[in-house]
Amino acid sequence: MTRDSLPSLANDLRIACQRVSRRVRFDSTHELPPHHVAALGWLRDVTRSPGELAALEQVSRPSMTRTVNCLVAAGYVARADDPADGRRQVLSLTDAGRAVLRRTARNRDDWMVQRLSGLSASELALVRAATDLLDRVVAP
Amino acid sequence: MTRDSLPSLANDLRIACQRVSRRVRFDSTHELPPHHVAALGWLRDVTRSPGELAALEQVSRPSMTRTVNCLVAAGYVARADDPADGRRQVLSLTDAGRAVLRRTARNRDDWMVQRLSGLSASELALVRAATDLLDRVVAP
DNA sequence: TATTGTTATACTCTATAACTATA
DNA sequence: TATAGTTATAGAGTATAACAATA
Repeated sequence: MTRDSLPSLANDLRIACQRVSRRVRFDSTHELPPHHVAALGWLRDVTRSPGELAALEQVSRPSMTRTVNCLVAAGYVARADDPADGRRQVLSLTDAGRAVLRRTARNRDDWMVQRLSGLSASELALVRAATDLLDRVVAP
Repeated sequence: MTRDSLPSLANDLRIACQRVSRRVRFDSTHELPPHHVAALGWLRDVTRSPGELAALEQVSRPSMTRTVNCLVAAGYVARADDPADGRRQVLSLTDAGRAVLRRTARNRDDWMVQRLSGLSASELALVRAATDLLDRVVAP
């Protein structure tokens, strides 16, 4: 592994990761469209405003308004006025939202578990180490 | 690494891969929309019909017709009748298509190269091995 | 005057159904 | 009759511009 092969490694790694993402997306449930899942994910641990979600997902505020409307209508997200700032809204996950998020994650992982189950113990250890490393490398 | 931790590994690996995909998508150029790049990618080494591309990308044939029309109009893809089957078309990359694909890949990988450059030689070797393994695991 | 969120409007990508040409 | 590709049409997601309410 030399410095020179960095671009090649970067390319291969990107393709492998995109392939995983793609397959996971295709094979998981169609209960919710991907961008709805993404928006819900940002609300897993904290409350956020629609504007914050738009920034995090890098979409326009009108687009996020539409997405949030769907999620509120579906009962996955609760919307409240911010007592500290009359312009702002505070979005939070409902129990139903938490449940659908859990369901989606589980279905997504089923496919991956199936794929990984064919590996040997040493291969699994390798993937484990690489995953941790990758996590550190791409951390924001 | 025990069997029991497989679901946890699957989850972590999925998240890491999705994070990479996400960052790459945001940071890459907007010269071509993602699904155009994807379609071009399937033509990198072989010729294929529109129907094959639709199946590979898991979109409807009419959608792929539209995409192919754009790529042909842009000069990235050449379209010819299949001499062996009058219903079929044969699509292939043009030089311009190959160039735009190369350009896109380079821009996408810049970010990744930068991130990976902070790793040690042994860490890079680990990522290399895991990438190859992942490729095999997720292969269609 | 700046910011948060919404409404109005248009464009792109997608799908299903119906059509044409070929096998 | 079945298949490859197109056309017609509609639905969903996105963006920009203009607006309302609040800071």
